[in-house]
Amino acid sequence: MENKKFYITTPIYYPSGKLHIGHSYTTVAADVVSRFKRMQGYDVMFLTGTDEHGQKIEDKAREAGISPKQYVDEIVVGIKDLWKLMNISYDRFVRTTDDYHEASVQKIFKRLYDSGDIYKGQYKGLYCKPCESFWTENQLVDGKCPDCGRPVTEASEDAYFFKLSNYADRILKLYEDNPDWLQPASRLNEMKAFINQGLEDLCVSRTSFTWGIPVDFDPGHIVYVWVDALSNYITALGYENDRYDDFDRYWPADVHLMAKEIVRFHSIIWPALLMALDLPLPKKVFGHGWLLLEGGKMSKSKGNVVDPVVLCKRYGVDAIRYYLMREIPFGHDGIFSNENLISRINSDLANDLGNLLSRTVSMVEKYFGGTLPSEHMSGDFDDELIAAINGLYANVVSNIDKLLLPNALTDIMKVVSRANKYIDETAPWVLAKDDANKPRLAAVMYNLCEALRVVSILLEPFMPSTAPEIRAQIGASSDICTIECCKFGLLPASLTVAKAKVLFPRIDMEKELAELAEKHVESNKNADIEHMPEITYDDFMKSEIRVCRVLECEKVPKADKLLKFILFDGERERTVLSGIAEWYKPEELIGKKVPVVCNLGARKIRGILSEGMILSSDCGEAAKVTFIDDSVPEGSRVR
RNA sequence: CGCGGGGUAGAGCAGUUGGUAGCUCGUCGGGCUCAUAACCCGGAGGUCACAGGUUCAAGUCCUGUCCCCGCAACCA
Repeated sequence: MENKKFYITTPIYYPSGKLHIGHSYTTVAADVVSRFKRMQGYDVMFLTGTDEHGQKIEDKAREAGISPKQYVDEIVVGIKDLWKLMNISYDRFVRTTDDYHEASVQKIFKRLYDSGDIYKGQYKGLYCKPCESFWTENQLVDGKCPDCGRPVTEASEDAYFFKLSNYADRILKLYEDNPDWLQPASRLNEMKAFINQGLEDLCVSRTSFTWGIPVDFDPGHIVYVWVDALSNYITALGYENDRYDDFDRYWPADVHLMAKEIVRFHSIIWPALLMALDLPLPKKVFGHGWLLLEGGKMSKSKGNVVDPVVLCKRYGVDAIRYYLMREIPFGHDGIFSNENLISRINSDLANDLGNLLSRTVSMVEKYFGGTLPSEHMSGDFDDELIAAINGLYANVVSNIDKLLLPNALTDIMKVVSRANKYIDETAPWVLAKDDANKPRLAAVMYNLCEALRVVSILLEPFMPSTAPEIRAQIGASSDICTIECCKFGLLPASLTVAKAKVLFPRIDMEKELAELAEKHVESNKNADIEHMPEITYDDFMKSEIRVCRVLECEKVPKADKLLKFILFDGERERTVLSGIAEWYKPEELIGKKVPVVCNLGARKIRGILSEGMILSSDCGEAAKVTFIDDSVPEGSRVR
C-alpha cells in the first residue's frame, strides 16, 4: 500500500510570457510517466503549476497597465489551455498566488526563522545612490557603478538569510549515499563542484519589489523566490495548510522533473530547505536537456521560439508528443527542426506504425470480410514475433523506470518493425491464393493484431488518443487493453476489424517546408513588437545623430562582443564601443560611414569611455550596422 | 588556466564494467504487391578530433593539444 503511491512534479513555470516547446517537453515527459504509473496501478499525484511572483511580473503588468494578478491570471488561462490541448493529465495545478500557498509559505518562513535557519542580517554590497542599486565587486567598472559611472559606497540593508552553508556537508553526503539521486550523473559532478567552491548563505527576502508574499512578521520584506517557489512541492500537498490533506500520502516526491538550468536550485537549495524543515527529501531529481534550434538556443529575443500550439494544430498532439519523447536523447540537449519532426512523423508513425495497422486491417477485410475464422494454424516465424510481443512490457517498464523515455519508444517501435517484417516473411497474399491455407492466414492476421494490441497499450502513455484508435480498428475491447494484458493471445480468435481513417497521413516534406517558410514570414509580422511610449518631435530632436567615419576599429580584449571604434564626427575624433564583434570583423568596418548618437551621455565599458552609440538594427540573431552612403560628409545631421 | 557539455559513416545519434564499430534518416542495388509511392533484404560509406601513454587488446582508461556549443562577464 505504502509504496504504491507515485508523486511526480514539473517545475512551476514563470508566466511572464507564452510557454514554448521546451516547457511542453518537460510537461509531456511528466505526463507520460504519470500515465504509465497510473496504468500500473500506482496512486499518482502529478503536480504542475506556475510561479507568479517577482519583479519581472510586476514590471510586465505595469507595462500592460494592469495589476500583477490580472496579468498572471490571463497567462495562466493560456497555460492551462495548452496543457488541455496537449492532453496533460495533471492532478493538481498550484499557483504561488493561491491563498493556501501564500499562507503556507509564511508559516514555513516563520518556522525556519524560529529554528534559526533563517536569520535577519545585513545585505552588504556596494551601493550606487542615484541608481538605487546594489552591485557586486566584479560588476563594477573601474570600481564605479556600471550604470552611471559614479562612485559606489559600501552600504547595507536589512534582509533575511537562509543558512545554506550549514547544509553543504549533508548535501554532499546525500549525493555520496545516493548516486542516483540526481540524474543524469554529469549534473551531479557539476553540483559537487559548485558546493565545493563554498556555499554562501542565501538571501531569501527582498525589499525592492512588492509583488510577492510578505514576511508576515516584518512588514516591507517580501519572501524571495527560493522559499516561495520551491515550497510549492509541499504546499500543494497540504503542508502547513488546510486546503489539502495529502502530505503524508504523497511526500516525499518520487521525482522532480525539470530542465537542466534549474537543477542547482533543486539539488542544493531545495534539499537544504527540507533538511531545515526536518522533512524527508525527494527520491530523485532529474534534469533533462534542452531543445535547441538549428543555430542555437531558443529565445524570445532571437524571435525563434517554437510555439507548441501551432505544432499541435498542424501535426496533431500525439505526433508532437511522440516526437518530443522519441527524438531527444536521455538527459542531453536535442535539436528541434521542422525537417526533423516531419521525417520522424513520416518514417515512424506513418510508414511503420500507421501503415502496419492499415495493411493488417485491410488484409483481414480483404481475405476474411473483416472477421477471422476461429480455426488458426501456427507456423514459421510465429515464435519470434510472439517472443517480441511478450518481451516488450519488461523492456518498456525498465526504461520508463529509469526515465529513458526515448528508449522505451524505441523498444515499442522494434515490435512494430518486427511485425512489418513478419508480413513479408509469411506473405499473406500468397497464402490467400489457396483456401486450404485459410487457417494459417487467419493465424498470421491474428498475430499481427496481437502485436498491434500490445503496442497500443504501451503506447498509450505517450499517445493517449492514438492508442484507442488502434484498438478500435483491430476490434480490441478495453478489458484486454490494460497494462496486465501485455501478453500474447488475449484477442478473441474470431476478432472483427473495423477500418477507419489513416492514423498518420504521410507529409510531403518539400511542400510542407515551403509552406512553413511562408507561414513563418507571416507569423513574424504578428510577433510581439515592443512599442515605446509616444514621444514628441522635440523629444526626438534632442538626439543628435551625426554621420561619422570609422577611422579605426579593433576588438576589445577579453570581451567577446565588443568592438572599439575611433570615429571622425566632422569636428573631432571620438571613441565609441559597440557590441557587434560577433558579426563584424574590425577591418571590414574601417572607412565606412555610420550614424552615431553623439550627445548620448558618455559611459565607461570595460574601462574604456564610450562617447556615443552606433545605430544598428537588431534583427533577432544578429545586429546589422546601418551604413551611410559614402557621399554624405562627416558631421551631417541625421534626422 | 572561470564553470560545464561535446567532437564516432552525408545528417542525427547509441556505444554499458576495455575484447570483431552499431542504430535511424539519406543513398545505391534487389525483392514484394497486403498497405499511407508504404514494407522486406542487401551494398557502399568511419584511420571513432589530434598526439602520446597504459595493455595481449582502447571509441572505451591516463596525459597533453586543437575545435565546437551552452552558462557567467561584456552588449549604450
